[in-house]
Amino acid sequence: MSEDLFKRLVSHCKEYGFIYPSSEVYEGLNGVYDYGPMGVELKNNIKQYWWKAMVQMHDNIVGLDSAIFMHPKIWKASGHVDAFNDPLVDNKDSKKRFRADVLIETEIDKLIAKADKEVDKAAKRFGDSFDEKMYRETNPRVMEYLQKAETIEKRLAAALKVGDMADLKALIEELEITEPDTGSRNWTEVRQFNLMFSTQMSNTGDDGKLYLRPETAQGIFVNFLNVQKTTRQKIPFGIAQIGKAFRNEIVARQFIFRMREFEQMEMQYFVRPGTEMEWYAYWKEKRMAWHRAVTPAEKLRFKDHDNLAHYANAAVDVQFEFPFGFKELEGIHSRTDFDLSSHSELSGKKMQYFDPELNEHYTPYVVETSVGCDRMFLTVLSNALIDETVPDAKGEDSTRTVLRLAPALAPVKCAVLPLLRNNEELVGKAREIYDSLKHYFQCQYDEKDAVGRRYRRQDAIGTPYCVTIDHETLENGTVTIRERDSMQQERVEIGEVARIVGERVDMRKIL
RNA sequence: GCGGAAAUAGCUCAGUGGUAGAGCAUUGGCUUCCCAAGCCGAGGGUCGCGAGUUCGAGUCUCGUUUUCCGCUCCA
Repeated sequence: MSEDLFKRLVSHCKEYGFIYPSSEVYEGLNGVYDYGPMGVELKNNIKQYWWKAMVQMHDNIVGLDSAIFMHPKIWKASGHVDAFNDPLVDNKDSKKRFRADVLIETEIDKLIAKADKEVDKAAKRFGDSFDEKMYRETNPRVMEYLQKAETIEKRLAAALKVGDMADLKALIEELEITEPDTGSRNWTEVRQFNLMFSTQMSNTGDDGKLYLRPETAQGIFVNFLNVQKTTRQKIPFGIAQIGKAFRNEIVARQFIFRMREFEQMEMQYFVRPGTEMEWYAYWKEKRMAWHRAVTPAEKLRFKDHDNLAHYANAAVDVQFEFPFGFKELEGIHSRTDFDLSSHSELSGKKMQYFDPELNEHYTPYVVETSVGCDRMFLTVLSNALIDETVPDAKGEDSTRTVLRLAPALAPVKCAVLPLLRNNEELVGKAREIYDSLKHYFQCQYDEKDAVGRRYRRQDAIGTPYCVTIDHETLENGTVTIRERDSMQQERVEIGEVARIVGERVDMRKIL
């Protein structure tokens, strides 16, 4: 059922102008998508919802739009140059893929475990008189295990440092590493995967190698002092940014869930060291509330990270139940002072804050919230798309496809429909109302086909309100407003429409 | 990247070697009709791309690209 829903969603997106595959006339481009006319409206509304919730609603959070191109040393300092490189190897028999370094490390761990076992056995044998340190340094078998482990470890580190994939393969062969499940030793060559895209700034030769940013966060960190000083912020304060990031994923799949070019909505919150866990808890709650305002609570959950990234001392994902299962939608990370310290070290510039209350300098700790904009888009759409059964004109069952978007997020807020197309008075009045309403919000005018069909068309793109101009309008200056979800109509004065619809589609409803 | 499946009109799909189809959508008109699919017309596809087999390929074979599923990866 979910898989069907997912297929429905993808074709609905294409059919109604939300999302198209990139470069479709050239057979497409793997893992890249374009947002169509409806898609860009919805996406902009999502961004606005986030921006208002973060920047407008917090005195101490300010915005930033840093460049995609950044000094290459930034990615050295952030750890991306080292950590975003994975040596991978496939097992030809089991068809499974492994990280070569992890396989070798597992082998090292086994050797150390063997040594420990020897020590344990000896400890039992000798009882109280056992001198573990002495035993470890003299017992030939223990020494052999440990020495071998150390040799491999050194060779692994050296190979990783210079990117010697052939030696990693050689190690796997020499150690006779087997595939854990099948015992197969039939490995492919080890290949290097760099998750960062690179380009060059100089237009001659290959000097000036640059990376396309794999996350927006670093633009915030390197501007930390600029922003703090020019906006007179006091800790704690935050910097928010929405922007594109690029990752050369090994596999980019599941529609817009994992793309090679994607958009992040990130906020870095700078706090006094030692208070980061309080703020981490604060933002966990705050961000979950933001999601719950537009997404049913039962489809959202927290998932703590089992393995923390190199920069973090606590990390949790907000997961959403996508049609293909619970997956990460937002990450909330306590990043410590890793980034600021690292930039400070590599750049030689102090990146500290003087705290007037404590009367001392320190490098702030950072709590990060990072939502995938495209994932939020997918979340919103998967929640909204519904096929429901409603009575038709004869009172019989018919189905309608409706996007039950939060009105504030809907691409089109209001459609203006003359009841009949071939009545000049109705059409003229409808045009007049449309021309007035379009100053307030995104509107559509439609006169083609029966009005019922036009309602359904608007339902399919999630338009929350349809204003219909009928014969009564010409008599007393009232129109009907038809609500998308209930399909109920109310009759109001023409002059009231902008106010009534405006109030209902206002972002304040979900903030 | 490996394995499996798929690719025909904007969407969903039919078409088993002999002149490319349907429904919906789009568009022009009729219908005066407040919750889609009433009537008459129109437009739109070198069947993902490239080779091969064949008198002849949407259909068979190979390659390739893209998509979905599994493995893997995911800051």
